[in-house]
Amino acid sequence: MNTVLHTLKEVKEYFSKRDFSTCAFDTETTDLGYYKLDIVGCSFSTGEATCYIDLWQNEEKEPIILFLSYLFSTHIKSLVMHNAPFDMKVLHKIGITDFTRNIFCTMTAHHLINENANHGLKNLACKYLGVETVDYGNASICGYKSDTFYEYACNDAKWTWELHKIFNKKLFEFGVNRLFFEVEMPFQFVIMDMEINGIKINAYRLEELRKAARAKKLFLERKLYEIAHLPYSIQCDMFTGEAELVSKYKLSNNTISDIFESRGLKSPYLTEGGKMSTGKETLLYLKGDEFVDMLYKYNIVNKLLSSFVDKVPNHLDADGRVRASFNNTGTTTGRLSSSNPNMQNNPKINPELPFDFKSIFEAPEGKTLISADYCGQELRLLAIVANEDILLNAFRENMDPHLMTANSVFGLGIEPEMMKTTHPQYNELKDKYKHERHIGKNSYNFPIIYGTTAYGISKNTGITEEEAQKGIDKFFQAYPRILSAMKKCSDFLKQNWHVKSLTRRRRRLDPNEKKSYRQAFNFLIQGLASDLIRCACNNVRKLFEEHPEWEAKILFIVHDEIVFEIKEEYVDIANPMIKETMETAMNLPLRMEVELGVGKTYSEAK
DNA sequence: GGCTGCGAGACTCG
DNA sequence: TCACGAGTCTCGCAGCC
Repeated sequence: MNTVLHTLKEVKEYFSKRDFSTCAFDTETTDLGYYKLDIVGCSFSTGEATCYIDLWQNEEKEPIILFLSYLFSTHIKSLVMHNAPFDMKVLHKIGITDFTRNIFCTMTAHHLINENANHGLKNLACKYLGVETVDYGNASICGYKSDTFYEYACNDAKWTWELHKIFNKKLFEFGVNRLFFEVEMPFQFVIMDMEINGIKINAYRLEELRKAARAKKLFLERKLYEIAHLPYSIQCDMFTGEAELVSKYKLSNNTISDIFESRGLKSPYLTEGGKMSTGKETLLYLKGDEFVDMLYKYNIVNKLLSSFVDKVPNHLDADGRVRASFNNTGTTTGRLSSSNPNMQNNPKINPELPFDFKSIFEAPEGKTLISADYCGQELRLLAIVANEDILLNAFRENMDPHLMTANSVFGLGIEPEMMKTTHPQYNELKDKYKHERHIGKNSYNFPIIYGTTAYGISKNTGITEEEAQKGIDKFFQAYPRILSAMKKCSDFLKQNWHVKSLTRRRRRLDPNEKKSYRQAFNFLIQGLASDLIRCACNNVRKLFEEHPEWEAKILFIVHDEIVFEIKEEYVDIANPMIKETMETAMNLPLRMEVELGVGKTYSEAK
């Protein structure tokens, strides 16, 4: 039964008569971002009883929240939520920070049950509960005090409750219960932290960078229009006074194709539509032409401005920090994704145009940033997944895996002992075979994790397909267990229509598609990597709780990297502890080495 | 003529 | 057919008022 509660008296009476020690919980808010959101109301459900507490423009909002705070810290022992980090973030925002760690996120549960499906609450209610398709439209349009809105809010909690009963059974059936309860649920708190924390922006440096990049863009733009004989004028913006190039011609792909043709330039690379490609591949192929070289640089600075520099203000909160969203269920492999803004694709310094975007992220006064990176993470996990002794031992003895691959593929005849990074002649050899090592790394070691073919290697390196195939054969001769692991993975996929990572995470794929076999093997590594970083974050979070004096915060994750902020004076004490915690986050046959960088800005810490 | 939604193509990252 | 996983921007086109 649905009950709507408006006053403190009603709330107190309602909860005194019922047992809500285990319940589903959902919040309604005015906004999604932590800094701007305000609570409108919240609903609780135990299946039998469901209520909505209306807090919108409620005179008793404060005392009701105080009562809820008491309820959360003393009575509620287990909480079920759909997209738990969001509701926990709302609790935090209204000052409720003491609540149970025993949580169940139905969204993440469903992602483990079927990573390919839609995880929206309404969609799941239709699919699993037989609820008829309901369309509340934008319920908030009806007003936060309408019956439609109350019903909508109650249903969210009720459906979440019913779904958790179904999903809980399935998690055990699929054997992912430990992954869910011991890794995924603690990790929800890490996501909550990251979305609350955000990262500080240095507004002055951002503005300097913007000015410099704009000036460079305008300079390159003028040159391009002049070379292509396109008419333009330079005008000043009415409000900012900044100079801009104005022309009825735009440097779109079509225009660029036409300019290429007029200059007699032809690219062998075509788009799917059969047109001449104007992408990086083409520009590198046509390198040497004045227009092409200028365009190459223009594209870099244009991308930097339009996708990054100019977008930062849109995401900047009043306290000078940027808070991104992190999606735990957005990828099929288990990786986390980030948006608004995406903190996982911030540009590195491009040697062609050295703008340092990462320098705009900084630590606040008295604090410093730490970037902790798993070095050679995927290759180490490949060795573990394939149980390839040669590669495992190589890592254990600090050998250079890229030089080893080069040695096998090109038959360099280097003694194993000399490929140890500690050997006195190692650096000399690394330098001597720089080119071969580069190919070993970028054409064999990494591409093989992606399931590349001779055709792929040939296309990327320029060698013939036959040569590439010989290289691949030699690679697999050197690491025979990798080949058998790939075969085992393919056989399993053929029989079961899914594969399982070491953490028992699943990926369902169609064995009738050729691509599936590459995706399956890559998943074993990428999926494991995603759970390793989860475990690392969970353990580091515990470490930070044990040391409140550090005032340490987890800011964001970039797949194999965690970025922290910490009080300056504790960096030396904390660093070895963070390193140890991350390297031993999972019980693996190989230590996952971590490299730490420290700096006032993200750029320095990298 | 102007607005909106969508897909293609391009770029960013691990 | 041919290298895994993401997010976001701009452009051009189709459809609508």
